[in-house]
Amino acid sequence: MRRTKISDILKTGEVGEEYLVKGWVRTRRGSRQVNFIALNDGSVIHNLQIVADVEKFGEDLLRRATTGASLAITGKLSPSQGSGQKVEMLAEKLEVLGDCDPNAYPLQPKKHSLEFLREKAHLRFRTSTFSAIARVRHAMIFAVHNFFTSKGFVNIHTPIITASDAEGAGEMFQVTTMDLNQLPKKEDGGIDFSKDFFGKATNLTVSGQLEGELAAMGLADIYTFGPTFRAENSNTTRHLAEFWMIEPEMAFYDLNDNMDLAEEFLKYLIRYALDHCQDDLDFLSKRLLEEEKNKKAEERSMELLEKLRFVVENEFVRLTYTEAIQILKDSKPNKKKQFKYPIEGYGADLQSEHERFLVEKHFKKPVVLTDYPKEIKAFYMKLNEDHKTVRAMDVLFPQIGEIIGGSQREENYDKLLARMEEMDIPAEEMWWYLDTRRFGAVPHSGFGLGFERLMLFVTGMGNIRDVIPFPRTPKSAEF
RNA sequence: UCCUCAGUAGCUCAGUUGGUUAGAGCGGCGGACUGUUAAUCCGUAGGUCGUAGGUUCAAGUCCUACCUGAGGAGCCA
Repeated sequence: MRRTKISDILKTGEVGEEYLVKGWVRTRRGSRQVNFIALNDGSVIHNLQIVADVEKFGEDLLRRATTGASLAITGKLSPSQGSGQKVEMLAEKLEVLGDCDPNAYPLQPKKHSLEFLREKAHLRFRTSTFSAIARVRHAMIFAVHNFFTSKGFVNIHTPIITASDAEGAGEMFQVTTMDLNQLPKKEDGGIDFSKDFFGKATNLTVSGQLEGELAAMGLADIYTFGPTFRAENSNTTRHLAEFWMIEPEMAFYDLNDNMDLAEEFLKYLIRYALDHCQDDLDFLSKRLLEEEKNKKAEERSMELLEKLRFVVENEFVRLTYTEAIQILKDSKPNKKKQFKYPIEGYGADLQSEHERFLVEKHFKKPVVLTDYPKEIKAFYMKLNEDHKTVRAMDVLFPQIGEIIGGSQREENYDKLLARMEEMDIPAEEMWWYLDTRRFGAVPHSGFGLGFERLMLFVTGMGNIRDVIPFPRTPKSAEF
């Protein structure tokens, strides 16, 4: 008999029919006469209740069905006599595929802390929370490709190893095959990278944007979706050293087109989750309520599904940096000196507390901030007429802050070169990037979406290390 | 990297102003129980109190350093 997934049994299984299921034991309980085994196979958040007659299988066999053990069971589907589930399986045949020593197995049929499970990341796929997150994550990956495919975008694999250290997006991980104990030296004492694998110093990418721009200058609409590496010593709930980023880049888009796409994209993804991940989101919502039940009412977040619907149904607020500064300057917390960093006026970089005030207190919805002072933004952003601001946009979400950062790009060769010189970006090394501004340059725009930050929002989880299977953070690269 | 907090049984935590043999719940194991739902009831085993120093007659408790984890800040996605 072929194995049937529990998700299919719960969806289309027929009472009275016989099925073969395989999975892992979550709990076993029962009396001398009958045992109840909650079996989960990862296909869905729900368990299938297996009813096993003790006399039929013998205590010795059933005793092996401990939490974590894997089983194959053949049996008839039957309406459940108990109240926790509609159907259950009356076991006819029961085979233990893999035993699981209860004294050694770390997962117990009880609540574990997320910190504990993070240390058991090799086993946490077997928990309800992490299997739900993994399924939602997959749905979001699929939805990303779906969205862009439907719009005629072409997915581009940009390089993971890069020789460019001019992207300016943060500290980089070095890539080398040289023996670190015996580094080849140049005459001046510096390291001779010409002896290295690529004949020059190389790093892991911090962004696929620059290569993405090259592709957009021929294919018009492209996107990347790949791993991204930042060697920053960041220890927060929203930073990873290795994360996944989606970077669309569009020819002929100005900043407004860019914002429209970003908003449509985020809403599409969240609606996709609502439409396709109902069971998992229901579970994650309950998990969040449970976690926050000891918090004060004003510190609790909005119920998960309500929050997701709210974002889908409301327009994002769009305003310029200058307008935001004015709002912050006149705000109560600023006047009452409640900000740790008071807003004096134009030019200040916005701190987390300011972004949170705008999003969570003032507008109470996602905010898109545009036209930042050029001094606090990257070299490639298009300079405005005022020569003070650039056509940048940051999409700010409640709780997680910046979920998207993007801009219209500077397509004017002379202006771009001038900005690079001002910001000490080595233009010679970037000849290929500058070439796009020499040959048929067009206005274009793009943005980067941190995939795990999206996952934080959609799942309601509080720590980015819990929405990626194997998080890499400073001092932590286990598994 | 900076600031704050934490590290006691497999897990979650309690441990009073430093004072005798370190506790609970859950989990494990053994038993009871005619269908359970994180089952229930009875019993039982299990701890170099993060590591290394120091103060003291006496340290889980005080001090110092380090390690690990968490939260916040910065960097950003």
